[in-house]
Amino acid sequence: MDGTTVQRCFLLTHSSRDTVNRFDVELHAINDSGMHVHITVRGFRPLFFVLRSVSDDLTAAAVERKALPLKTMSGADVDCCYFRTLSAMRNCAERLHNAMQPLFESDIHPVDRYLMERSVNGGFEAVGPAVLYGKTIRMTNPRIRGLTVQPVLSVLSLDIETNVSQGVLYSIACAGKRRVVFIVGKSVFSSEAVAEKRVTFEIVVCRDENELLIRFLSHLEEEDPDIIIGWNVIDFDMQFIAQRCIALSVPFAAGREKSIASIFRRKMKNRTALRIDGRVVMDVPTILRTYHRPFEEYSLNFVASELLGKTKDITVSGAEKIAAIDTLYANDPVAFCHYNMEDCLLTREIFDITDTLPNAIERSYRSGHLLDRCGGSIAAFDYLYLPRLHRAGYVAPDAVSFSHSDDVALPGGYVIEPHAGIYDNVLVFDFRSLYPSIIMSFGIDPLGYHIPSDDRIQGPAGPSFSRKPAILPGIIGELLDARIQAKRNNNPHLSQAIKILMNSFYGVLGARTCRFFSTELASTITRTGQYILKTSIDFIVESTSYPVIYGDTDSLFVHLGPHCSGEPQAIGMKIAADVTAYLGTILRERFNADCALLLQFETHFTKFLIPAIRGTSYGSKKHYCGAKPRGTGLDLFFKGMESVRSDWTELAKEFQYELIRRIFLNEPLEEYVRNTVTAVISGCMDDKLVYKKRLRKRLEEYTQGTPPHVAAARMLDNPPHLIKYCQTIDGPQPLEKLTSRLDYNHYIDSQLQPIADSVLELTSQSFSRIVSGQQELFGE
DNA sequence: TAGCTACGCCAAGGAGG
DNA sequence: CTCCTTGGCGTAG
Repeated sequence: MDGTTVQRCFLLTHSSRDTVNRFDVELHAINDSGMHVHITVRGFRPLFFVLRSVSDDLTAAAVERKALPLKTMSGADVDCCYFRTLSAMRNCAERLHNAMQPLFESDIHPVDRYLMERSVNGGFEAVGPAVLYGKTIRMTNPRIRGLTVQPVLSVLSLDIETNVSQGVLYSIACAGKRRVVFIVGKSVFSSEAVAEKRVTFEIVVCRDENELLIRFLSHLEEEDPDIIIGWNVIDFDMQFIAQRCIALSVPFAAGREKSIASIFRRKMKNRTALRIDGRVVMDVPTILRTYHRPFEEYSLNFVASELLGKTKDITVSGAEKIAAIDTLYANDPVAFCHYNMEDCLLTREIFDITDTLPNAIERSYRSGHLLDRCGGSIAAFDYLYLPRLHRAGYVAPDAVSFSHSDDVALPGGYVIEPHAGIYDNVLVFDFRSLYPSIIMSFGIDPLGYHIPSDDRIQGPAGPSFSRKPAILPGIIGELLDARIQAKRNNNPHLSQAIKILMNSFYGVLGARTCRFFSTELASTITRTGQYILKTSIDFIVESTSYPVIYGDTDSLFVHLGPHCSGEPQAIGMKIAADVTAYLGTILRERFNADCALLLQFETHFTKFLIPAIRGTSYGSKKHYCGAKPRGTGLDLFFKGMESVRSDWTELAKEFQYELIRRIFLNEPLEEYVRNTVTAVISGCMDDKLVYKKRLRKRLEEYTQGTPPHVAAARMLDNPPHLIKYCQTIDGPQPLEKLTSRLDYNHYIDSQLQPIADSVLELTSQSFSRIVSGQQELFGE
């Protein structure tokens, strides 16, 4: 290959080594013909400091270069931000430190910054001399530019089964181009048994664990996946494999070019971090938790049944599951292999059906993170903001979280005090990306806040912001445009990625660990939001005479009443347009600001209900139910109420749904309530009486009292993250060790009665009156 | 490999009757 | 025994 070869690449992983005198970076990427590209860059660390802010050209960075004149955001001159030698940098760091000045980019990893600048606009292009090593191109002295390209990535799904008590691997299942189960210590695979089970994968029987690991690793090398996925694949599968590799002195060579995977415990959270050169490891439940709609449980079984309507062969959990696996391994190894492969395939199906990979690629393009990075809002903000700040000639401060005490309260969104009741014809409105559009409209910006200037926007919340240079409003403007474009191009993944990114900006400015944290900036955004919402309410009430019955942060609920004149849809469209226009005028006249706010007409509920706070007649904030007609019945949409809470029993949820459905349709309630009580007492609802609640701390950290789910968890040897328990006459008991009789009175008093009363309150009925006369049923 | 606040409910446990 | 505060969880936005 000659020096003009152009590779279009998508970044997979990078690794870097810092030593005293040298700084090496390796980029692992996939080009658009699916070929693995390995780019090695070696140099002195200061070179990278020069490179980042000034040049797009890696090799050119080594040549003559002039420093940008830089100031800190508060205006102080900074005299040495570029360094030719390491000692010069150290000197400078020390002087800045002593002078209490922030150090230029001191806590941003140079590689991250470099990669960010290249990946914001998608992928990158590597140009330079290249040598082919087998399937790998190694580029030396590459030049790299940003580029938009989306190559095909190969995915391998991985799952292991272990004997937990002995801490050994039973088997490793891999589903990629080939489907293989490596199983140890079993040689009873008669061809009849295999044929009978209609095996659609290969079974490799290994003599011992040692052989199993080696054959698995060589399979991995042969398969050469770009991405490895699994269910808890890092915390469980990879960590376990790593342990066995250490125990048996097998190098854990899972990376490209046989590089050794490194695995370590993360400091703060009790989680495992993993790096495999040239590959990305994506844990499917972690990604679903972070970026998709939430699930009540993150067990493979639960999510598979929700998304795919499928369940695994073994559906029990905890000790029973382990016992079932052990039995299967001992008695029916072919079925055991089936079971293991099924985990791989279900995981892969979930990965595909949720569009996890396209989502991750779009996210990565926009946030500057690698494909497998979840969260990281502060880092993503840095990636977007810092380069622009430097180009403007300014230097950001370090994060100094210790100087911000936790007790300084930041205001949040405004929530209207609602009246409990049942309403006809309610229109729902919300502001499109309220906080981002506030930032844009009022020029809210860390730099614009700090630097002095005469041309400023003074918003309703107090602080003023220089119109230029202002960076954040510009970033949001670009993202809003990109999102509109993405929608036009039918790219929901990109649109979603941009939305998440934009919405994280407010949170970042309010995060004490962020270098741009500022109570003034964060509270300006929320207080302006409150102003916008209240101004809009006043306008609607005055200009339409329809009451605004509820609203939360960026939403408004307008009550038309049973006999509204005109089409609700048309009224909704008009109100949305009128409010948007009105705000445009207000912002221009009062603040001399360009309005980016947009009120959208969201939906029309024919029926709407706001429940009362328990034991009162006040309306409950963040709790409501709206209904739309469907066929002869109604579709109900619950927010915040027990029906949508995972810690209420199925009994309570169904009960609430049915009660409200009947209220909306003017159907009688009494008999249904009485029948439900009777059914509970008769025992035929027992399978709907299970509570589910998560342990959010380690079991021993519950020192202040013992909540029921903790009491239940303490009865188990190895309690799962999600505790399922029932209330019995002997107190809470976990599902796994349910021995006592269920306490039906508890369920009637704590699950049925409160739900019934918060609704019946609205119709002047009460649970106890309806079920009185049934007292004898309540036991002695 | 560190986004935010507002809100409601249950059960436990302490204060006081 | 009742009344009240707090811890814990899940939720809306």
